[in-house]
Order: sequence, then C-alpha cells, then structure tokens
Amino acid sequence: MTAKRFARREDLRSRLIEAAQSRIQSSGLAGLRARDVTADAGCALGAIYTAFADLDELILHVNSITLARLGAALQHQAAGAAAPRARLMALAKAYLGFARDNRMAWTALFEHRMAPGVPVPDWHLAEHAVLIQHLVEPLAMLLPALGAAELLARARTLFSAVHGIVTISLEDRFIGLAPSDLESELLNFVDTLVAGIESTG
Amino acid sequence: MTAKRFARREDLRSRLIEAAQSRIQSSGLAGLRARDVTADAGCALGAIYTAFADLDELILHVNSITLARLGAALQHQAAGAAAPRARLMALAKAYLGFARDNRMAWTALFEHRMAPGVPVPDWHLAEHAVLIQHLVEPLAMLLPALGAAELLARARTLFSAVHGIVTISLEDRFIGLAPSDLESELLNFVDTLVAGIESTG
DNA sequence: ACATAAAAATGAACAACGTTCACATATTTC
DNA sequence: GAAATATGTGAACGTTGTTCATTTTTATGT
Repeated sequence: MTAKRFARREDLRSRLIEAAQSRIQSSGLAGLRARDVTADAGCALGAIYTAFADLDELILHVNSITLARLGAALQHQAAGAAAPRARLMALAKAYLGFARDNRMAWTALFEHRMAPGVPVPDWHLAEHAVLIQHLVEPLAMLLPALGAAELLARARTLFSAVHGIVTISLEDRFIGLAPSDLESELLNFVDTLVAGIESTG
Repeated sequence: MTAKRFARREDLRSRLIEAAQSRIQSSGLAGLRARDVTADAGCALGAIYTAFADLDELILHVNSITLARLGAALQHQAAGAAAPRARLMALAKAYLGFARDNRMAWTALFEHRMAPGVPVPDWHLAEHAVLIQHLVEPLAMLLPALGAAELLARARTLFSAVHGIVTISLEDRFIGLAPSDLESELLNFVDTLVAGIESTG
C-alpha cells in the first residue's frame, strides 16, 4: 500500500505547518527560522524540502489557515446583521477584532512576499478573493444599479480602505490611536461612506 | 580644522544614501545588499558602519528622501484646488500618481521594518506625520465643528483608507484593477466619502 | 518471506547575507 | 613634524535558507 507513505508525508506537512504557525504567532514572520520550525516539528532541517518546495510555500499554507479563520470570523459576525449598513459595520468590526486578536498571523498575511518573479499561486489568490465576496452582497443592496464587475471593484475598494485603516493604526510607523478610538473611528468611517453611497447613488 | 573630517563623513553618507536609493529603485528593498551599495558608493564593506549604525538606518535616510519627494508632490498638486472636495481628490490622485511613478521607493516606505524592539526614530515619525497634515486643512472645512484632536484622527483615517486602496491595488496578492479603473475607483471613493461627510456632518 | 528497487529522511556542507574587528591609513593636535 | 586620534579597510565570523551524498524507511517482484 502506498497509503502509508502518503499518511507519513501528510503528517510531516501538518506538523511543519503547525510549528510554523506557532512560531509566527509568537515571533512574527520575520522571526521564522527553518531550524526552529524543524526542531519544533521533530524532524531534520532538510525535511522541509521533502514536504514543501521552500519556506515560502510553507508560509503560504500557514497563511491559508489564517485566511480560513478570518473568513469564518467574518461569516460569523456578518450573520447577525441583515441591513447593509449594519452588516458592513459588523464586518469592519470583525476584521479589526481578528487583526487585534491574531496580530502576528494577520500581519504575516500581508507582509509575506514571494521570491522575485515567482507569482502567488492561484489557489492562494482565490482564498483572498473570498474575503472580498463578503462585501459584495451588502454593497449590492446599496447599489442595485451596478453590474457584477463594478460591484466587485467597489467591494475591493472598500475592503482595501478598511484594511488600510486597520493596518496603519496597528503599525509602529504612525503614532497609533488608542484602541477604543480606533474602533469608533473605523465604524464612523464605514458609516460615513455608506451615507455617501446612499446620498449619491 | 575639523571641517574636512566632517565633509568627508558627509560625502560618504550621501554617496551611500544615493547608492542605496538607486538599488531600491531598481531591485526593491528586498534586493538591497550591503556589498552592492558599498561597491556602488566606492567604499569598503565596513564603511557603512562608520557612517550609519546599520543598514536599517541607511534605509531610513532613503525613506526620508522619498517622503520629502512625496510631500512635495502632494503640496504641488493640492495647490491647484481650493474647495475641500476637489483638494482631497487631487491629493488622492497625486498620492496614487507618486506611488505608480516611484513604485519601489514608495513600497520601501511601508515595507521596511526595524529590528525587533527597536522603535522608529522620532525624526522619521515626524516626517510621516507631515503627510497627514495635508488632509487636516480640507477636512477642517468640511467638519468645522470638530476639535484639533478629532480632526487629526479623521485625517489619519482618511489617509489610511486611501493608502490601503492604492497599496492593495498595486500588490500581486489580489488581482489588480486596470490602471485607469484604479484611478476612477479611487476618485469615486473620495467623492463618495466627502458626500457622506457633507450629508451627516 | 526475502531480496531488490524506490522513496524519503538525515544532517553536514555550501553559498549568501549583515556585522565585527584587528589592522592600515588619514586627519587633527601640540 | 611627531604623537594622538579618528576613520577606512576587507578578511573573518555567525546566522541564514538551501542542497546533496548517505542512511534509513517503505514498496515491489518473485
């Protein structure tokens, strides 16, 4: 049976992913070392390259799990609100909450860069796209005249705007707002933007 | 005279900064090597550490110059528009234009991270803060009831939102919009937000 | 069941990086 | 001009990610 080989390989992969996830959570993406991860996973240094092409691919899998958790958090929060404005605000709040509660993992999601010339694989791009889909539905209610392509563009823009507000506020580069101010500032932003959409169409 | 010593030191510093700037422009921050920079600057590898504490400090000085150029570009563009809505849209357009025309240098501005535990020096934080000041004045016209602290918070939020839209659109992680779509999408965003501010106060 | 082939795990070795340091050179001071 | 001080040099160091000959494990054929 070749199943045993498959099981062992899969076991090694998941041990490496878990070890990497843990290291990222505690030390950040920049603190991730191949030697630490393999030691934590209980395998040799070279074993990484039997399970993954390189460290980047391993990181991609950690990010994949983080995206799934983020997606679940958004889904869970959005379920409570039916009206588009309330739903968009709930999504923004959930996004901020996830970023706060999973700082390092969330940062790794956007900090990570592939080697020059190597594109992000399609399966991972697709996982990012799912996030934006959460915004399409409420936006469609606010902008019933728009087609699917335009709606998608607006959803990506709104996502990027919220993402930017959360990102810069959580960075050291700018003097950050107090945590409570950040949340009210973010919610005020979404509220104002929705008001603008309603007033202009 | 101790002036000759000072002049030599300053000459080395500026040669290193220029070499680093050039390397970042062509290869990005991740492609910056101490050996390349010193070779370009015509000095020994170790000379970096007589002029700067480490590579991070050198990068900070490159970013400082980039920030000055970005500030000048914003100033220049904003001068044309008097009305707050038009000025905010001009600023957003100028920001996008600068990011496009100086891709690598602009990316380095936000990609760079200090070593763990080392804070970004105050003089560099102040340079970032200047960018946000450009937004305070037009926002004050739209929101005359707000105090200085609240106004600053709104300015930072708006800056972050615009920054996020530009950043994510220029990244490989998400399927990017066509360049022309990005600009119209960004301008529509600012327009809508201003409409929201005007409608809600 | 055993021998043989194929695959995977190992960890020492490699190359590339930022940084340091004993030494050489240049500059200032007396 | 000589002693003292500061600055520039590049070989060497420690730490990376990655590779590769070797060993160990797993699968296959009779």
